Amino acid sequence: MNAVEIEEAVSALARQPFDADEFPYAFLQAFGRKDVELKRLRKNNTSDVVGGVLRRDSIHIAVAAPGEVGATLAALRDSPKSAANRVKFLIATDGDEVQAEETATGEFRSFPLPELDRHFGFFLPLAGISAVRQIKDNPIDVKAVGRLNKLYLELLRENPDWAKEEKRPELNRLMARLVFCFFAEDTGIFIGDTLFTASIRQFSEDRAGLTNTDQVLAQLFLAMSTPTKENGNPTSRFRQAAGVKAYADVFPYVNGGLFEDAGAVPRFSRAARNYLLHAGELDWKEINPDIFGSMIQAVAEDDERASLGMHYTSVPNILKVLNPLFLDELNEKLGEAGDSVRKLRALRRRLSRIRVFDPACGSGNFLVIAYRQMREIEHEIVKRTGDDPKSVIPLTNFYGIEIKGFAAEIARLALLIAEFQADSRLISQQAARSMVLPLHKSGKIVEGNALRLDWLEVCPPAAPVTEERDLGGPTGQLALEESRLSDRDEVETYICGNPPYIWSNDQTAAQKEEIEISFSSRTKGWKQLNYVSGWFIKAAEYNSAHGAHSAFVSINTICQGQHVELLWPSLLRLGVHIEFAHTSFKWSNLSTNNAGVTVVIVGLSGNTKIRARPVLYSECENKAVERREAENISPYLVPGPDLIVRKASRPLAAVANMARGNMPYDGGNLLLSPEQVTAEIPTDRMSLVRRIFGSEEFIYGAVRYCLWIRDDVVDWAMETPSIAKRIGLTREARLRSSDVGAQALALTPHRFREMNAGNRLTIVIPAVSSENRPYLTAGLIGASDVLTNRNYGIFDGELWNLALLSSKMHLVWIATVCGRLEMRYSYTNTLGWNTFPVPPLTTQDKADLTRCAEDILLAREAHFPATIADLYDPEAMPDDLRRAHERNDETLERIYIGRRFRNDTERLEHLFALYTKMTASDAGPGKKSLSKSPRKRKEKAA
DNA sequence: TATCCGACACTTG
DNA sequence: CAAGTGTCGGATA
Repeated sequence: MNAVEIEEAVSALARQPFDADEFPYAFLQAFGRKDVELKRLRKNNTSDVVGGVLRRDSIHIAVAAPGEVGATLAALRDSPKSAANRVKFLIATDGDEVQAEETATGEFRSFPLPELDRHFGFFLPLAGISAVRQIKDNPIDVKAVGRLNKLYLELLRENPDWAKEEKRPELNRLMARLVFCFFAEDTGIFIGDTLFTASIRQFSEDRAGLTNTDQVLAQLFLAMSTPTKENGNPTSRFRQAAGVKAYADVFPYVNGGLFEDAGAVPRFSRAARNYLLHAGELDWKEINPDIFGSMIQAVAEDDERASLGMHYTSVPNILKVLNPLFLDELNEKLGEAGDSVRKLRALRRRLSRIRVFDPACGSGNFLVIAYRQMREIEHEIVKRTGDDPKSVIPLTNFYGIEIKGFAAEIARLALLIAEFQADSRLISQQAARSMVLPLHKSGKIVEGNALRLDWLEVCPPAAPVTEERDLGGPTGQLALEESRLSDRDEVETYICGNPPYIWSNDQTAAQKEEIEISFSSRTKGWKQLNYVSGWFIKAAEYNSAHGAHSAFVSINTICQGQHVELLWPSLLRLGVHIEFAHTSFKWSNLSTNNAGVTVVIVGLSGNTKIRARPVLYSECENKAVERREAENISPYLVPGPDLIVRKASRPLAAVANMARGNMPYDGGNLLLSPEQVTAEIPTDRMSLVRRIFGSEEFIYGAVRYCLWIRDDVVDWAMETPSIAKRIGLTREARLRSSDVGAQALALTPHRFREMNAGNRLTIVIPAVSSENRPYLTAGLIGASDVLTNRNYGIFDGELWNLALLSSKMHLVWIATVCGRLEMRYSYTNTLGWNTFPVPPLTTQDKADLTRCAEDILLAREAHFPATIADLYDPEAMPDDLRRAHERNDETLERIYIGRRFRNDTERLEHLFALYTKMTASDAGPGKKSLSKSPRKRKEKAA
């Protein structure tokens, strides 16, 4: 269930007559609990409070005797079961009053039961939806979206032709107009606080199958788009000429794009009329343009409607982008200005020349928040100077590109609402009302594809500040200073946003083409770039040519692994550099059970440096944000030079070769469980079966087998029907695949895609493994065991290689240069092992390291049958194993620098320096590309 | 031939 | 049901 559906269910519950026995279950049902679950709960209710119902991890709710609500809540709070079951909410009610408490925060609410719907936001975590403050306090946005959603769907049902592409813009425009009208009547923009809704109620007919609501709306819109006077004509005549009826004539002239032309209105069924009136009954004054906007935009998208606004990005997350990008600096300047009227006015002028441009703006979240924050700063200036409070920050300084028409429409509207709300809060209601009509220009939101549009056309560089408003206002002094300085002042542009992330395999042909246009002349590997890269390169171009600054939220892989090599040289070549960054953190939206995605924030400068020192933000364990200044931030988002580690097909250092395990590509037919082995494989064919290790088998000790059939024994294998059957099924599975490579593999259905295996011993390292373990967990498998593609292997290599893999040095390197799956380490041979800088090792070094590796293995052995996961549990790593690793690190680090490194920063610094040295001696002078240079390995048999 | 990736995708307390 | 942590297949070089 989404928030809108829950709101409806809760509202219905609040209106129902109170049923003491049923209420707890009805309450849970309203928050999306399924019938089966409720049935189970009725049977096994573990509550120890009279009239109580307890659901683990969620709620302890009890119906109280009349007047005993407070006492019952106390009983719930005191119940040991509440804590033991980690309940999130305590609720008590007697049918008249409700008292509720959120256990984590201690937040308490008390209200009459019929008002339950006003507080439903408070309980949203029960449904797995993490509500933001505004929704908790006043769920107006959810209610409004719910009602408009109903209306939208009903209009589409009644007017199927409006669902067509060419009609959608008109429907979108209509919805935006309605929202504005609701807002206008509740904020006094229209005289009379129900003027709009009341007019529709009064002048449209309410008869089944026949309403003239569309005509009435058309009349009202006609009035709003027709001036009340022009060229001195008396009001009534000009509107009369347009055919405005008397009942519509009381509406003011609104226009401003939103009402530019009268526009068509679809037919309203009786239900649609009711939904319209129902929506009008809400108090739209309190609407949050950012929250409302991002929720409402889902109604126009067929595939997103089910989630209705669960993608709302909270203000703190948006500020993680906007604050370091420019707001922090403005606030700093505000502090420095103190009471100096001259400085304050200069800062205010600067505010009027700041442009914010979001080339993936959606419903305008980033723009709305930026606008609001800038108005706050301006307000503070006005308070100190006593100047005209009328804002000099024009909405026309806010630029956006949005591909979805409805969202673009909502973005323009959201900015208008944000402006009105800022005016009424920071100046006065009256001033806000007097300034708002006719609507002036809103943000310049262009509907289109950001990667196809020319950003210079959307947001032209150094555009003269053109305003409908006089910047200085009527107060003379400011206006005077204004004109004196204006031609010297420069326009500042800040590009921001959260563009879409799509990895190369999921891009459409059109999207691929867009990446091609931007990158094919810059990078060979453009086909592998994430779609978000397009925004980075366009921003970098804009920044570099026009001195703008940009900051985007992005999937974190943009700063990891192969992407660094694919993307960053193109960016750095444009002369931009990282001005600030936020290292990986989980991006959260309203739905908590949707794990979301791990992101970074990257702020790029223009080709000139304004910040003395770049700033690196990172989230600590307690969610607090740590701020570090650095000389430079590298594309890996670590302090350090702009060094890029390139894929290498062979090791740079004199270490063993590493290859990937074997991909089954079998539809599950070459793999066998132990039971299948006993059931299907005759004893005389057991030589065809080997134990196979994926990451999970290696880390958790699971047992899996496979058919491992070399070409020379195929015929012998095929003699066994059960084996022949499996090979046949593998062949079919491969033929079914759309992949050409897989089709080719169908010719050798007895084989894995690769057949890499060791003869004596195989050193294993899992491809993906948890970031919580203190070391990478490399190890050994038996001589006849094989690997899946989820492991890398060093086949028949020397044991000291295992010592390298098990070291802190290697972990630090992998953590920095390899890719990640969310936060997991994603190990690869080309990026992690082959590039790992190791100094030349003497025979003695190798002997010492071999000993260290053996000690680690022995320490593990001592805890048999503990799995790798048990042994490397960060909480419970055995001391002897920890000591063996310590000795290994000690030995290796002495080889590097003759002592232990002080910390990981020093380790990384040294590794990067060594990498630079090793690659420099390898490539010829002037040659920068190292990835392909075949490096001769000198395995000295010293 | 050999990958590196996932607005992920599963299992599990 | 959210925390924990690695499957699997393939388009691409």
